Amino acid sequence: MDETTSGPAGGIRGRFRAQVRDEVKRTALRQLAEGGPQALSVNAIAKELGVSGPALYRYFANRDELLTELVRDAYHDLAAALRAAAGGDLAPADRLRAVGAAYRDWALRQPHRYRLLYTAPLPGYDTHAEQLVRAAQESMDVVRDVLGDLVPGDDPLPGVMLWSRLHGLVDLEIEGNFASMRLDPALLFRRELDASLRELTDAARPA
Amino acid sequence: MDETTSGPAGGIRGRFRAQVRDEVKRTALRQLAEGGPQALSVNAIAKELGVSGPALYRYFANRDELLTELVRDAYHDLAAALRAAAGGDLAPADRLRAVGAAYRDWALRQPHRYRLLYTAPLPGYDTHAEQLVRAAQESMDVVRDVLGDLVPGDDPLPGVMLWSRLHGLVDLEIEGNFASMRLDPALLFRRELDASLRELTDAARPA
DNA sequence: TGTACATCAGTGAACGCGCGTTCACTGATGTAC
DNA sequence: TGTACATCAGTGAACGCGCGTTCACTGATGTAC
Repeated sequence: MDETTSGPAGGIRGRFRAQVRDEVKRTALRQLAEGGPQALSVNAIAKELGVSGPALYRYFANRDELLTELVRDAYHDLAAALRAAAGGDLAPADRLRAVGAAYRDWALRQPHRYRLLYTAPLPGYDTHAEQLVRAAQESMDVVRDVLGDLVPGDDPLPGVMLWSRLHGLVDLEIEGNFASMRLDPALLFRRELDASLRELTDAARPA
Repeated sequence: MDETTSGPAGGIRGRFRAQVRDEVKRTALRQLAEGGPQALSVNAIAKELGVSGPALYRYFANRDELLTELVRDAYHDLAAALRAAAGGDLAPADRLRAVGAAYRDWALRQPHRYRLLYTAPLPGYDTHAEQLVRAAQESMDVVRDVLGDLVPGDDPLPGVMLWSRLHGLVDLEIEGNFASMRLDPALLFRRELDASLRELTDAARPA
């Protein structure tokens, strides 16, 4: 059907295709990391790969398809990081702390990817296509699961509110707002996690 | 000294200059509102004003200066909105609620300006120049003052954490993340304000 | 094992567009005598 | 009140750049007989 995206899946050529696609994505990410949010340029990527611009159209239908893949990959990667952090043999509260820390670490290590998830990268690009919303849900599910051990019932709101708090802190930290105010982001993050945990456990057993 | 920015302050020509500068800024904001974050284009603004591109260089030294003015204006405008909300004759808790609501309202009414404040608008543009940090502090001061009536001491952290929580919610709402998850942003915001208030007053008088 | 063929990666030229910014210049307009 | 002059708004051409994308084409490479 779609010759640019599928092509021969197996075989020598198929493996080659997959390899090049990967290389393109890695280069794109590096350029995003260095050049800011709107540094995603087909031609610039091709240049760095030592190849003419149009060559990349063998591997991606257009720029938006490449961007969508980057976003989807980032969502999956974040979810995997959170799952890994939640996987240890920990008490529920500590597990939540671990997930929170993993969330922040992931974002700090690659702010350009975090921005890819939560900030509209290009004019006219739809960050909320179904497949992306589904990918985003993955991370929320991890948070929901961990919270399930702390709070009875299945109210989705505590999970969303915790997520929103983490996002607020991480976003402000990434954009340098705490630095310009001479505040310690790590301290803020720790305090916020403590406060949220206290709030959740207090609500769980109303004295 | 700087001919493009100052020029004759008073007199007929001075007034004319100020008027045009204002018109340019209004047009820039409208285009930002319609065209997304990176729709700030000197040429596009000139076109809409029925004037050639270079004409605008009589009024702004370059694009970055225009952008800086927009950011500074936005900071001041937000701070004014918060001050207005805090000005009424209210109990401290209600005053904080009013300020929180004003913060959200301001952002929802003009998301493009909110993004101007908290999201790097252009590659290479420094959002944390001294004058902008100072302008940003204005809003923080309002929050700090209102919190001063609720919490004893002058720990800056409660203010920052509250701000971060509001920002998290507002940012996610603006970018459409709650909509795509079918969540009610207003409800989330109310709950978060309530939770924060409870936390603050509990900390104030430790049982 | 060798040959013919279909497939596919990559090229270079081109299109049309928009960008920020400079420059030399024209014409109007406020101002000083 | 009238005239000369300095000031300044705005123009159009130009520079150099980068962008996404198309198109016709070349050459290599895997594959089928």
